[in-house]
Amino acid sequence: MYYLSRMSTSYTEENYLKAIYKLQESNGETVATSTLAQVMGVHAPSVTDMLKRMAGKKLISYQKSKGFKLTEKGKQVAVDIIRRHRLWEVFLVDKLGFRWDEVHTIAEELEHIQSSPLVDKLDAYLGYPKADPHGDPIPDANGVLPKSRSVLLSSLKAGKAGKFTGVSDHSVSFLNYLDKMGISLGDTIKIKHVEDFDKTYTLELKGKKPAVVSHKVANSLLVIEQ
Amino acid sequence: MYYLSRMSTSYTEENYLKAIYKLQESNGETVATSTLAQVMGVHAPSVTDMLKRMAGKKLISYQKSKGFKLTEKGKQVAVDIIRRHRLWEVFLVDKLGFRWDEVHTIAEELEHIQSSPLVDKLDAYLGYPKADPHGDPIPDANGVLPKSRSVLLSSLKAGKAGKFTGVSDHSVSFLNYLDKMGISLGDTIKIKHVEDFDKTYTLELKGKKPAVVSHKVANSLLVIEQ
DNA sequence: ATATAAAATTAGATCGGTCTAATTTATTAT
DNA sequence: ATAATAAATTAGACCGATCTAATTTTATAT
Repeated sequence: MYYLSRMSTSYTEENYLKAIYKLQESNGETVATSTLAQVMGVHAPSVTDMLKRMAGKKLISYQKSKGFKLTEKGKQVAVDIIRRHRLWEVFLVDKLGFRWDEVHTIAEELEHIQSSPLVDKLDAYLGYPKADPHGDPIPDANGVLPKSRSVLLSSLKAGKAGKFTGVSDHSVSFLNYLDKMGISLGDTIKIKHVEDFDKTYTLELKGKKPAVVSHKVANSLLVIEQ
Repeated sequence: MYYLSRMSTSYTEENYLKAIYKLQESNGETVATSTLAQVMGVHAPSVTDMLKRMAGKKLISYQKSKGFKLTEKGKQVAVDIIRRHRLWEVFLVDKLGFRWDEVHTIAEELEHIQSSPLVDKLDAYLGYPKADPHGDPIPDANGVLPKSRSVLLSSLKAGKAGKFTGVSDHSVSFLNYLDKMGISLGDTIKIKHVEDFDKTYTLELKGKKPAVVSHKVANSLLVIEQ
């Protein structure tokens, strides 16, 4: 009789896994040491060390000087942490009354609490939410992440409209800007005009007066065309 | 212009502080290295090392080979952690539906989440509870711990009655035993008889049939005489 | 009051996670 | 195709938290 070494992941490993997962999602399959070092806020040799440890735990597959990617096991852990992060964000906003720009750092800590029953009960308590307060989809208990049908507002032609379902820029300053402009998740946004000269967008928001925003903003809003 | 070095406490330090606080509460003012080593589940030299670090941060006052105790600052941190621990326990039981015997280990992790607004909002959300699910009092936001008027059931004479307000034994097995016996927080318990021979207690529980329990049990129940 | 036992501390090592400096490997430009 | 540049790794060190083994300090018993 033997154990299939449980060997649970450390706080730090979990943060690496999450970062690698997000990099793989956006920048293609394999990730570079330097990129990861940058997003983790550490120096390259620290990453190399950590990669070796994680490769030993079969969380990533790693070929010296050739980049690396998550194994299935690593992906599972990463998705689970993302699930917890987003569920806690919902809790902080819906139940405790935090604003959507305040919850990220607190959830960064809460996501590491080790207890499956806790996560499952939290999920149920929140009513099995499909998305976090920024519109990011929440993986289900089996690690299945519903794929989003939303696109960047900037990809829509003038005259088209979409329902605002999420942001691609999660910075506090951008979230505050949206609050100030009165643009909220769920709003229907119609593109009245795109200025050819500087790509400025004039938007129509139902029941609000038209807003003029930069291309950068239109490029940070996720919508479902309607 | 200079900073008053913020130097926040580590996860491990917080656990030491909590343990020292509890030892000081029950075993008088100064604590011994060996005692602390035992409750922390580490060996004595580890404690000595940690004491030096914490003394450097002015969290404890420490005289080599003479025992040690918390400074005011150390006491503040300890009480704050106890506050968080107990608030999270209330959340886990009242909101998520955990049983009172399941919440301790999860709260041991949650108590270290660093965010005062989080704790304050949680407190408000829970309705400013005065006690955790085991009847332990919750310090308020200023670190004031309401002193309890409760006594051990075993200190009451036969014929007297008390309201069951807390336990002095927090073990899962004892909590399960109470569940099995149908003894719950808030119950009024009357001592019908104390057997001289073996100190067995016969208890009357309102609306339930009499229960016979050992002295050990009577010595683990906290009541307010009425 | 001194020997013995118990408690506490020091010395030296390990582990995870990080660093800097030096070196090796891979990529790019001419 | 080779030199120059960029990226990655190795080597060696540090810090916090722990360990074991050895030593010192304090308490206890006769």
